[in-house]
Amino acid sequence: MKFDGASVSLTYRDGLLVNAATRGDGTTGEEILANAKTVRGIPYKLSEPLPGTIEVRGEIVMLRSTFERLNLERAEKGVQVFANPRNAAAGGLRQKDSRETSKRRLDFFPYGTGAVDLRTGRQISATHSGTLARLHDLGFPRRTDVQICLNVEELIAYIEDVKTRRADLPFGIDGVVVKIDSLDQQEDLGSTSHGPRWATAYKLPSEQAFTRLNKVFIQVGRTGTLNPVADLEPVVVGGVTVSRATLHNWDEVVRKDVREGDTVIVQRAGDVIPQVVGPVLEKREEGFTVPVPPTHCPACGTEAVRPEGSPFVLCPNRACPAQVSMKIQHFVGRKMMDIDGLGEKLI
DNA sequence: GACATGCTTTGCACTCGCCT
DNA sequence: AGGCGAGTGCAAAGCATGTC
Repeated sequence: MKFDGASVSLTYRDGLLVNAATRGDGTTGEEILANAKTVRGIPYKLSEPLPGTIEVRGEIVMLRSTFERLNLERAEKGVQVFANPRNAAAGGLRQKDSRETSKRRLDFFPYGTGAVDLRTGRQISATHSGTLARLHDLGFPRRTDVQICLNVEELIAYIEDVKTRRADLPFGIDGVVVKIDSLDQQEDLGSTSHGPRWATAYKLPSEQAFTRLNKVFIQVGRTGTLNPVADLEPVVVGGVTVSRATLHNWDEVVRKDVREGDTVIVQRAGDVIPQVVGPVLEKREEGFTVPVPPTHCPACGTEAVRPEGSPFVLCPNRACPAQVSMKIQHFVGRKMMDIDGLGEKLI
């Protein structure tokens, strides 16, 4: 099962926990060692002093029962309640004071190993299922939700079973991860830039809600694209309030056939990104406005252009204040602090 | 000191155009 | 056809800063 929580990476050296980090984009993340030590299921010391280093990856989650109990306590204290367990867990990990993290009563479930440099061998097991079993021996929680499927039929049956049990599980999940069990075969298959070829996620259907599309407004991207964004009547979907969703480009607007005033179906793709699925045509009334691509940039007033065959409408003004602002936000926000290059990129 | 506001960090989806 | 990388975007929580 694919837990709905925060991914973390734990590094053990000679059996002792020496580093813990959020996963970030895969290469960077926040260092959270002190907080990780307060999480149930993360042993400070492995049951065997494995020589060398081993990276254990897993998910930190807040159980539904914990989430409900904490929110009751917070409501009684008059403190703002958490929106959902996932964000409560992620926020808990970023606490400056690890005593606050410990109060969140978070749980850790391992899903595999990363970099392994054991002087005794290359990996702790030749299979994924063996790795999880070995991690349990070393002091991590047992993954009782994992199942080995010998063929596609068994896999489909397992997914159907998970679907029926989803609401009764003690933790939130957003799908099922299907992995090749043999680590040798995993290595043979390798990875693409988007992820490994030996694993894929089967996403369970996202929770959907109905709301009104008030307006389609234009947002100026950092490259000058004038993007349509849906301004929605705020609606709670999957524990968060959604009020905006990108419509990507003007071909998408046409494809989805949405109009200002429509009642639309909204979901959170991957339980994260707000997405307009489409309009409820039965509720459409005459006079609802069809969004049209902008003729001028809403930020600087320059005449907009649409390259032949492109779904994007562009503001050609490189000095457009909205573009400059977005560029600065992007480069600073993503920590691309190459100041020399920044000037060039901004021109 | 309390509260409001805005920024930062995080995780992830999706589309498009180019490349192999 | 599928891989790849760039570009774009959203919400929540934490935290820093400003205001009263």
